[in-house]
Amino acid sequence: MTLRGRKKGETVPQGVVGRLPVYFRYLTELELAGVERVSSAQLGEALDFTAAQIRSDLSYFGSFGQQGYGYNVAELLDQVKQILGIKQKYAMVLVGAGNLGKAIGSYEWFRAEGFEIEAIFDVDPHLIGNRHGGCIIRSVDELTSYLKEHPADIGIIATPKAAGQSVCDLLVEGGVDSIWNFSPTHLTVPDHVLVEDMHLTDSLLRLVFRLNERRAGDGETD
Amino acid sequence: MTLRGRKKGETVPQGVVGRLPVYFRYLTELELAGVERVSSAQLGEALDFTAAQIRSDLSYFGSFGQQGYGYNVAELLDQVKQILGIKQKYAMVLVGAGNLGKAIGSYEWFRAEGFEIEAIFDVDPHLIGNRHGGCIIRSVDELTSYLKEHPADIGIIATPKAAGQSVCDLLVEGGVDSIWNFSPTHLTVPDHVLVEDMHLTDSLLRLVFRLNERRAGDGETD
DNA sequence: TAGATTGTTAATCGATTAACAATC
DNA sequence: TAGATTGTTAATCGATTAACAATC
Repeated sequence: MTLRGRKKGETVPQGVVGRLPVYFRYLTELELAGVERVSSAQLGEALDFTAAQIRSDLSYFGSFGQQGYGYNVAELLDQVKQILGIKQKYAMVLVGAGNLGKAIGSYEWFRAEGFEIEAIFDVDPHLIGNRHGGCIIRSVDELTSYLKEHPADIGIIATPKAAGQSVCDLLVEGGVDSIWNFSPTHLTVPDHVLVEDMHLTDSLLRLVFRLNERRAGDGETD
Repeated sequence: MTLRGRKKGETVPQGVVGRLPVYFRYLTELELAGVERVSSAQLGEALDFTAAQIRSDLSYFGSFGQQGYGYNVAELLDQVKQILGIKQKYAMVLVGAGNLGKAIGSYEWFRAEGFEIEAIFDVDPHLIGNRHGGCIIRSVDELTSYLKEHPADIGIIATPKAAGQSVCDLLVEGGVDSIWNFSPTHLTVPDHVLVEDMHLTDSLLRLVFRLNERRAGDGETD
């Protein structure tokens, strides 16, 4: 397996990491639809990437295609799963059982793919003790002691902005070093901790910016 | 106002657009905290960007700082709001009133910032007719006729994967040309339509990939 | 075989950064 | 004034693309 000169310890470029899940999603669709083979040109057409980019991305990890044929869908999907690390299970804890937290907690796809929410925490006494999707909602006060007994791979922060950083600190202190952050605030973490942000507001603002950019451009003659 | 050679009709680089909301969020925090001035170095430190990048980003839109002083927080925030287009109202329709749709529909920040969800649609007869956050949930069958009477700036798709594309088509047909897509599928749209994706699964998979990358790197001596 | 398509190289393109003159 | 910090340029860095030999 050629790794295109990638040395151990070198990280894969952000752009590539960003596109891998897109490939995964689409290959899953193709497999379900019973499609057997696909070319980089077809993938590119369907997903709005260039064929060269897709081949280049995949070649970071190996050679999965065949000249004159393209890629076998099932095989490539399997490889992409392997690359993403979907073939194992991940223990997650969710902090914040508001509307967004509940939506995350009831997303069936996670469980189906091996992402298991093992505990839910909140500060609201009205929520604590309630069941949600097989979990009892616990007090955030128990978070540290819980994590001592049940280490988690991923911590999900679905709290309001104000609580984001302090919850993050608790998670990190409890040994969680991958944070999935829905709280609309920038988290400060030690070097060894990963943060993946899911900022709804930022996303909407990007859309609105481009909307206005387009509207401004419409009237132009230049 | 120098626009750094930016010509009418030219679009702002994705990276810049991606960072503007981050600046907006942090400047809002600073203003609430009563901070009066801030330098690009301080912003960079707080948000994990380089100072040069922040100055470079802002200079796409004008000169908002002062040598030897930095930026006035309130003034810069005002400019960023202007740039993002937050100073006006936007009419939104939400399709999909499941857990995620409900979470989006009850997010208070939207209304506070002028993003008004004016109608909610679903296919589930059990949901249709229910109230949610001031809106009656309507049948998707009424979407087209509704949009004819009440044009919307932004369409939010919070349906399962299978319905994503067809709902998108209905929205586009109804004149909505900015789509905020939570449905885990790649949407195909005409050129004049903007799509901003909010793919939870993609985000989690990116985190997991980097988690594994780190774990693989840990054991290395090289 | 002829046609198709890969994996990879080299060229291009664009984004980030370092540095500094301008100046508050 | 002296110190600080901007806005911008030029240099660097990295990512994308076009092209093509290899080969199924």
